[in-house]
Amino acid sequence: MASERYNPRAAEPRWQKAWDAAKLFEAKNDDPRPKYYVLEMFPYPSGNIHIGHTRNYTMGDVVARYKRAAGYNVLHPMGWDAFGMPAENAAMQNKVHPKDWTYKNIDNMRAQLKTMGLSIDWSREFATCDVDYYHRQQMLFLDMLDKGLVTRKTSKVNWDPEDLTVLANEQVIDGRGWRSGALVEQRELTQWFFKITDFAQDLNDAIDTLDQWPEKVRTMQRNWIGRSEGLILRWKLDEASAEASGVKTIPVFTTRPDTLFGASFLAIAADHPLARKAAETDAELAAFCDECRRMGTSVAALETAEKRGYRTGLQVEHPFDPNWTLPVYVANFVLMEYGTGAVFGCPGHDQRDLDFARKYDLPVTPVVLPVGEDPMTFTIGAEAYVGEGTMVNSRFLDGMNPEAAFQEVASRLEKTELEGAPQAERKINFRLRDWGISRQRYWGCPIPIIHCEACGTVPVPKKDLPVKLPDDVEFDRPGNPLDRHPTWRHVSCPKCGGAAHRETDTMDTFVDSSWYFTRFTAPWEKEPTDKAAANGWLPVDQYIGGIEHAILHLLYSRFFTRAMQATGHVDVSEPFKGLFTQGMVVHETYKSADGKWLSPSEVRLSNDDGVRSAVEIATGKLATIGGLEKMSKSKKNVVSPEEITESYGADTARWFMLSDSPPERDVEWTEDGAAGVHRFVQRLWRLLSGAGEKLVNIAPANGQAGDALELSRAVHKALKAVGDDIEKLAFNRAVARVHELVNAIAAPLGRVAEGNADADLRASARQCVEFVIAMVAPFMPHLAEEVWATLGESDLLAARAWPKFDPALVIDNEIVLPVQINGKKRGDLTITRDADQAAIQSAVLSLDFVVKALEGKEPRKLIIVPQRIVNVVV
RNA sequence: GCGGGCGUGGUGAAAUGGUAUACACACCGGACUUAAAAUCCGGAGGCUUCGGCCAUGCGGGUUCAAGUCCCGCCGCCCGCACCA
Repeated sequence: MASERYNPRAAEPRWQKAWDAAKLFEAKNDDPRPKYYVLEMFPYPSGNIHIGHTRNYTMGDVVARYKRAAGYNVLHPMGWDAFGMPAENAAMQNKVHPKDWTYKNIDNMRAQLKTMGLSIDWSREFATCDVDYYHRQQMLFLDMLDKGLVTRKTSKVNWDPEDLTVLANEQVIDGRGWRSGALVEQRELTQWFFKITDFAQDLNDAIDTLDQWPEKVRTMQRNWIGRSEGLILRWKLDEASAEASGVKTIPVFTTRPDTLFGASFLAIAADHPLARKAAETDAELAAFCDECRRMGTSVAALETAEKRGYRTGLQVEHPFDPNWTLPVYVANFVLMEYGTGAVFGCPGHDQRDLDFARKYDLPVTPVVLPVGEDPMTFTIGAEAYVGEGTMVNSRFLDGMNPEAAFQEVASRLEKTELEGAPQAERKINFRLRDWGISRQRYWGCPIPIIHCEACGTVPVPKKDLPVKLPDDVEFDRPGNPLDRHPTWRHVSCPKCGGAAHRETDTMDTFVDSSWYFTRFTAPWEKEPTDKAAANGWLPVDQYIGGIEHAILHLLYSRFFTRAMQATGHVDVSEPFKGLFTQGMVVHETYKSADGKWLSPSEVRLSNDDGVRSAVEIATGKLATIGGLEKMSKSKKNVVSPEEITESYGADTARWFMLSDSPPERDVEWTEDGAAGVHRFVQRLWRLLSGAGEKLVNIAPANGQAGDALELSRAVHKALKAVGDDIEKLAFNRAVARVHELVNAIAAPLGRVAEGNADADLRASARQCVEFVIAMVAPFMPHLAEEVWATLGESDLLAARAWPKFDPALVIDNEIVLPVQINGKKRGDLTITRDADQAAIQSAVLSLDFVVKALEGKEPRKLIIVPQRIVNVVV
């Protein structure tokens, strides 16, 4: 009897098994149908799938199932971003080997994912910590080294002087090491880099071609690459300064040479060679520079710090006036990594320079006059003027616009000689820096290099790959266990055979995630790629992941694909054709009385007259309720989707994740919705299976008249709308459409279930049930299969094609036009779809409320927007 | 600090510049029941002198028409190169 409740616990594993047995989701590289590659950002195996994963993978799965039904050869793989710090932290805390911890987590999470009924090709699964994978990554590294895309240079790291180890930015809290509490210092280390800047121009230009990416991500990438056109301008030190410092000029990069006459100081980075030199003889300056270095390496920390400077005593001459000298400061907001590590300050037209000038009482001269201001009275107050205008106080530039002034300054100084070189040259500068990939950690891909005293850095020959991580390591102390391993690092030089040692740095985990999507196209291949397979599948047609990856992961992947192209591993340069950035799943955070993060399962919430409070269950002490934040392991505000799946089943969890909130927006996970969604699942089951039982062996057909016709109209319209919504990834709207449809078909399907339906209605009902399960199948694949079986069918719905709607049934002959008077809706006009302007006009003007509003006068204006709206202006 | 985004009922939200609040959650009422659950049906932005008026974070502007476009604020969130 159809009124039985649907039992997902029994049905879901049954269908999952049936799909597996039919190998429905295993993609064949030689399938002749058009390809569609849908991919969700692979997870870090933290231990449990959380609700954010559920949402991400369900979105991808809806697309995968829909595209499969639409006739594509779909690749929808899954893997594990398995290297990284948490495994080492776990090793230190729980005395468990990173490898064991990671693979155990993977097993757990794979099992959790499988209960969700995702249409994933599990035959291609791998983890980035699999030797097979990082072996090929080492091959790629060597090829890129060969191509000149890898370099070695120094860069700064956060150094914990107590634990004697390098810290990640996240391990630096308020300038102190998270374990030791010691003040963090900057240290220079020689590290390996990928030369992403070689591709800066192309990475920037090609953003224009990514028309299926969100505009905001494209903007963020452009800003990150930060292409700017400016001048390298060399400032002459005055004689005393030149003698003191041993150099004659300071090169400065500027994008605003037009404001040169508003300059009032030069500022250099604490790590600028000149600052270092000056600090040798100036203890106070040395102390200031040290202090700057103690801010760690994070740009955010640097820039939020109060702007401070130290006057060096050095002076430079203005390029256009040898008698005009400007002081040179060392300033904490100037970065050695950007431009030349030195800037000239123009306080009138740059807010940071203005703050600095006010603090150190430096002159503020406006040189760009806003339109409508009087040059005699215009002054700069608390805010710098950064807009357009006319040059003033600028001698030969006066009266020009800033652009012309830029060109004038550039062309004059290009021709001026200073110390045997042009005083200025035009330069295109990028904010983008080379990608430092060295990590002083164990749990990462070893960099396949050997250091030999005689031969220098020697690549490990490919035949000797993989350089495997040793398993016998200790985590009883901070620092890199590879460094102190008794034997692993000692090898003989591949070139001269002499004693040498391995590189003990491992690669940034962003390297692992920069080509996994390419590896999925042929994960069994001995070479990094099967070029034909990679070319066939790439680019990924739809990539789905968190907005938090908008810049780094996506930019590194774009670079890496180019680098793989340059080394002959693939022929595409852009890895992701379509990108969708889902919102994050947020949840309240909780902290115990002694300030530790607590997970939702560790607290008991109560609500007294609207005042919410939380109690830590273990201690009975009051806990603090914090804001909604991105679910993260470190804040422990992570909710397991298992509880939904266990009690309600995967279909409920899947439907819940995609209903209500638009996919690109953050969603707060609440218990409330799950029960409601489950009721809907049961309702749908009752409705469809109840009618379905009576529809076995009925041939589906469009309804011809009356209720049957109305039913077909509703269903065909919904089918079209749901298909369109899925194409646009507007899952929440698709869900709302299905709700609407179910409300509309409940009555007629009820009559079918009761046996009170004529042949016309039965045929249209059969079609209706088939369409509805096709529509919901991408979201609730198990329930859809169950209903399909109820219809007496024995094949798998997941292998069937998306139905076709009948265009004649989705167009109405009569339309309802809203009628506004002065922009406010006052009524409707029902009229035939093809009515012309004149017919609409006369119909509108004879409407009661229009006649009343006009009071016998002519309308001032009548606006008719075809198929949309009518506005009568009185 | 810099870059990017978001803000609509009690809640999640819908709306190619064109009917603001679809759809759902929670809530309230009714039916069924000895009762409850489940189910089914119905109600609902606020104010109102019942004519209407006011509402999309706040303040201006463009337009016949603004949640949507422009300008200026406020609040929250994301990223900032060693978290992944």
